[in-house]
Amino acid sequence: MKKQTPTLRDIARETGVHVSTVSRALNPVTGTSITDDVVKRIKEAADRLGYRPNRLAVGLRTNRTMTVGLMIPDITNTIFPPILRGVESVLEPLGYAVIIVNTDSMAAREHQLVDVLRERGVDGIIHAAVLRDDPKIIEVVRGGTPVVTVNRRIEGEGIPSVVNDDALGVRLVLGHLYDEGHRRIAHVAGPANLSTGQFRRKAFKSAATEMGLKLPAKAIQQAKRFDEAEGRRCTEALLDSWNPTAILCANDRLALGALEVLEERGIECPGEISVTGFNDMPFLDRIRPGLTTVRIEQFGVGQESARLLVRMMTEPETTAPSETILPVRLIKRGSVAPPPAE
Amino acid sequence: MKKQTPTLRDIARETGVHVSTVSRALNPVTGTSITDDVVKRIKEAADRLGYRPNRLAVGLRTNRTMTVGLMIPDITNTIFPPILRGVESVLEPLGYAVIIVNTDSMAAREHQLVDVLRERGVDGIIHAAVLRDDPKIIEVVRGGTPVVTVNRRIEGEGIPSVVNDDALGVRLVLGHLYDEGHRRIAHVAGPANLSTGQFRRKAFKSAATEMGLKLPAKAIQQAKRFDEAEGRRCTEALLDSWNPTAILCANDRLALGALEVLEERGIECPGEISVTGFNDMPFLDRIRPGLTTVRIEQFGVGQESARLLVRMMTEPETTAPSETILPVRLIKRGSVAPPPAE
DNA sequence: TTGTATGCGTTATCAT
DNA sequence: ATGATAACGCATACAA
Repeated sequence: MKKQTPTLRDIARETGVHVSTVSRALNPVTGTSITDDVVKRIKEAADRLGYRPNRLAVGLRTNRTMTVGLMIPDITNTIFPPILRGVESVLEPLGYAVIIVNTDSMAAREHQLVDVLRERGVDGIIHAAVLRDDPKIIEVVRGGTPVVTVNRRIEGEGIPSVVNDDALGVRLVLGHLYDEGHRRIAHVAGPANLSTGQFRRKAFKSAATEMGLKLPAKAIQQAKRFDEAEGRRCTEALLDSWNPTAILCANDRLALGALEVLEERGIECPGEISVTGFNDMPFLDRIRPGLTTVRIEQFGVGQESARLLVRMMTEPETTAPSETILPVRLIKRGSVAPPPAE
Repeated sequence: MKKQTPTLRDIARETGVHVSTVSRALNPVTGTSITDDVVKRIKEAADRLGYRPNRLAVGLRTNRTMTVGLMIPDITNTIFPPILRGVESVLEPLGYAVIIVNTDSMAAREHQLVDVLRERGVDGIIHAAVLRDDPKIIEVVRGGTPVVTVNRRIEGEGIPSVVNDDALGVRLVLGHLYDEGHRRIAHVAGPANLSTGQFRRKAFKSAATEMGLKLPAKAIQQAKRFDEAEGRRCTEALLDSWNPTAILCANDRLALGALEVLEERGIECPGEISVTGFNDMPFLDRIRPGLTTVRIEQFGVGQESARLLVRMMTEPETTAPSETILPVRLIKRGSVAPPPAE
């Protein structure tokens, strides 16, 4: 009942040649040195039997598994599925399979999952959940495994990264708010242990300073996580200690939390306070008010990181670009309007 | 620079015993027949060297890869990420890795991806993208690979499935609409080639008939895909040929398409026409009007299917329940109200 | 309790 | 151009 999957041996028996001949015939590179007729017979037998190479055996022998690991914080966060599709779109046609792991942004889990990937001999890792201080992944890199970080980066280790143009994005929203007349602009910053959080905060400070905005310490509230609850907490702290006319949030989820607080307190958005996000998650156009935000190329980021990794895996001698920056766009929706007259 | 990952041989050399002894010592089952002291020395050496078993080698030898395939239509569809997390939550602690593939609901792609999974020797497959007629997967099952289908099912093949209580869900919304006073209730049905589409349509018809509702042929419009565009198309067809006071959609995305059409045509929802969905995707509570829908246990479905698959993989002799039905709940939001007085 | 030998399916190195 | 053989890392039947 349970039919065994055919192996090279089965084809060899069928065609009356040796296993190694079959192996060569089926490999496009070595197949050239085999008589055309024999190759034809072998290939014919191969698909008659429905032969599929056993990747485990290949991997064990060649030390290449054609598998890559994708580490993300949490696939239920809507910005990651498109990244995965982008990654797959380049990897799958090349014959790579992807093993996905969710770290939940916890260092301990991440370390454990790195080992899971290593046990499986992944040829490379796309890391979209890297922490700013991440000794484990540095160890992996030093061990010779190609790694590229996505969205975030580790400084000073020369690990290639594919990121969005955070600085530009912050400037775009900030400029937009300024143009609308805002002068007291607050920032709900992302977590300090993530490079995106830190980068956007820095970009905010320098751009705001350039524009000549006043920036009291209270103008920047630091979230501990990129989620709605922290967005709420920071917004409440903000409203209780300052009187901004606009809140620039480090990502959309923080902004959603901000909107909730404003609504609860009966503060009109955008009438009294404008709010902006970052990432352009799905559905932001359907909520009310639509959230003005920065669109990042999620699918593109996935593609780029995969292309980069493939290059690192297949041409280890060439040096990969240490930083690939993808463009971003400002998406204007309903959550920004001129500040109320004072 | 590139340090080799340690193998059993390295540990054997370190401890002065034979490889097979190391193998046994590290295996909890066979480890009992090894002197405690030796076991201790071996384990100590193992983690001093940072030993991790090579899963490829293990898999090749034991014919168990501790890998399962998860086939879904598209991870960017928001109902699937929670399912994945549910699956992982049971599989990962047991040492399984998950390979995810997106079929985009295309038969050709699905067939190809099934082969990808087979090449990798997955121990089982969780199939959330199965088509009603799916010879390829039936072949896999006959070949002896454990498969469970999720959300959908194949009839008559005895492939265990984990599904939501579609019939109950339809009854709940339909009953709710009825109670609110609706009598001309239309249905935007899902694709005929998916079991969920067919099931919900059947449930709609029988429940509507029981309630004594009139059901002209035009009351049911059949979508070709579960997406917003098809929701729009069907809703337009509906409005052009009938005058329903409520539209019960086979899933949320169809309902979102319906809402768009109503808004474009200046028809009030829920004032003039009520709309309902199915699945309870994220964000439905933030749009306007909030969509009344049926909540399915996405995470739970993932968990159950994984548990079921584990059982099939590890206890092939026991017969698995052919159908596991998970409960659903009606979620009332703003998109349903009594019909306008006539 | 431990060592020896073999094989999982494949590729690569030697022969022929 | 093809065959024979070893080896990848591990588990296991068999010996001792």
